[in-house]
Amino acid sequence: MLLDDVADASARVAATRSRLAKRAVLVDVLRRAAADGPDDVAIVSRYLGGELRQRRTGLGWRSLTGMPLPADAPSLTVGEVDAAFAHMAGLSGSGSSTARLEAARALFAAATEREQHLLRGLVSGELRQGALDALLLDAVAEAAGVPADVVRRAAMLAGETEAVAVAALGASSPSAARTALDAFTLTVGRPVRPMLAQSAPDVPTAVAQLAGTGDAPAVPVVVDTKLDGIRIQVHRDGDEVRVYTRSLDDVTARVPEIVAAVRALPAHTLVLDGEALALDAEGRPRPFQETASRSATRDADLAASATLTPFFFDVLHVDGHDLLDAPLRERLAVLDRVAAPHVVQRVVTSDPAVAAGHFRSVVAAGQEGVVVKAADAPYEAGRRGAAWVKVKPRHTLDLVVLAVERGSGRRAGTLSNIHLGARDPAGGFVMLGKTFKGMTDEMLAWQTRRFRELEVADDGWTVTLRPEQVVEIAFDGLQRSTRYPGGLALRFARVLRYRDDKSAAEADTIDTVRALVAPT
DNA sequence: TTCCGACAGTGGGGTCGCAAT
DNA sequence: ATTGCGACCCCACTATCGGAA
Repeated sequence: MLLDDVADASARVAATRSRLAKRAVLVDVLRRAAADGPDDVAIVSRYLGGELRQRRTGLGWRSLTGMPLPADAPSLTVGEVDAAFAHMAGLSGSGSSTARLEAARALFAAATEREQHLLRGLVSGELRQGALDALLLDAVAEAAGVPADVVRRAAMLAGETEAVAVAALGASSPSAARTALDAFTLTVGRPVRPMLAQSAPDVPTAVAQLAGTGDAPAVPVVVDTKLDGIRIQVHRDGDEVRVYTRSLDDVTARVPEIVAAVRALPAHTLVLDGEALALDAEGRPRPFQETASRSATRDADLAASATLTPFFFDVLHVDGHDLLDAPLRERLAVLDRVAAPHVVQRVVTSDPAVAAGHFRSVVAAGQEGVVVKAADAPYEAGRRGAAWVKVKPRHTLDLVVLAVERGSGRRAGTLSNIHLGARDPAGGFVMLGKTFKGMTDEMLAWQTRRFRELEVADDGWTVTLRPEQVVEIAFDGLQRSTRYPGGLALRFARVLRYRDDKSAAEADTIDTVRALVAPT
């Protein structure tokens, strides 16, 4: 199949907002790829889902500036394109950047304008066609003539879409496709997509939001402690242990202490879901930045400077028994039996006051919050279902908008991303970060007008403002920063509302912000 | 007919490793 | 030694479509 066929399909997908129409386009091109064989299905399904097959190519958005002019006529096959990226991904060592850029230039020179557009989207990870993995799975289902939930479940258990698309579209009939898809089962050593949580502002709301608890009053819910670390999925088969991140990256080699901890558990085969984080001598959590540093490094000396401790909150398999479809309360009974020293603290209660009390006590202990879970829910791999709802404390500040950046994509033409400053009692403002979150379209339109009134300079990307507009900001906490002059940055800042009832002179001060930093 | 679940998009700060400067 | 880039940890929130109710 030609890359041009994929580029054409992507453009047509982007051109409509109807998901059904997008799906129809995807179905058509998937069927044509299937006629060209499984290799083309593998590549085309990846590209339609917005990804390259190579996880890391060494190319990014920046590298793609200054590519050659497009070719007049299409000639590239998807197989040639995949081979070109595989070559680039394999380059390493001195001179590799130059060689990689050369290879990219050769590829782009052979690509037409719409093919170049597709390639840029794939390399940058921003295809912006309004369809990614989920819609692609629907299209695979329709193209293969099987129910969408069968394809979805296969993809969740496979931890990826490509192999599922190849299996479904390589089958000679819908019933053969179904058989091929049913062969994707939980396999020890192959990661599944992790179950995700919705969020709620407080514990009572979270309980009310919970699905699967029925409408009877006083149904017990599970209230798990939410730890501020990195998500881990650990597979054990005898002495063989593998550790995967939330995006299913294999990080086994970086976390020997987790491997050792799981090897010591009383089970032969295991699949566990949990969180790993750095603790201090008293067992209190260290700041997330330390956990991130420890888990990202491959340097042995750096790794020795801190230890990650695993805590598990779910078990998907133990000694030949799959537990995905078992209710949470049964999975937890098994978890407590096989992972006792490394289980997340929880309470199970039907009393909202007890649930709220647990939230307060874990936050006081320095933890991130809680996850409220329906006790009868299965493990829904890959879903952000209403069976798990997280609750974290929220802080707010009244800050001043110092500048604003132009938006892109659907925010093109608006002033979007605002720079946030706290008042300095000595004069001026101290920038603490930026945010684009929490804005409605109406707010975007309003602020685009408002900030033009306050404009003092415009470099074509960032508009500098007179510091007059006050905005109420919610955030999760403060972190150390080398980027900002106050040495502090807001974590997960989002706009709650603009405050026209306050002047900049009444905004919160940097001293107030510093007082929020927990003593270490 | 209205409601709501799921999805895609729009970016945020920080960390590391690596190659180029 | 420093800098810039790419990759990947953590992530909140809104708009939209289309099936469910």
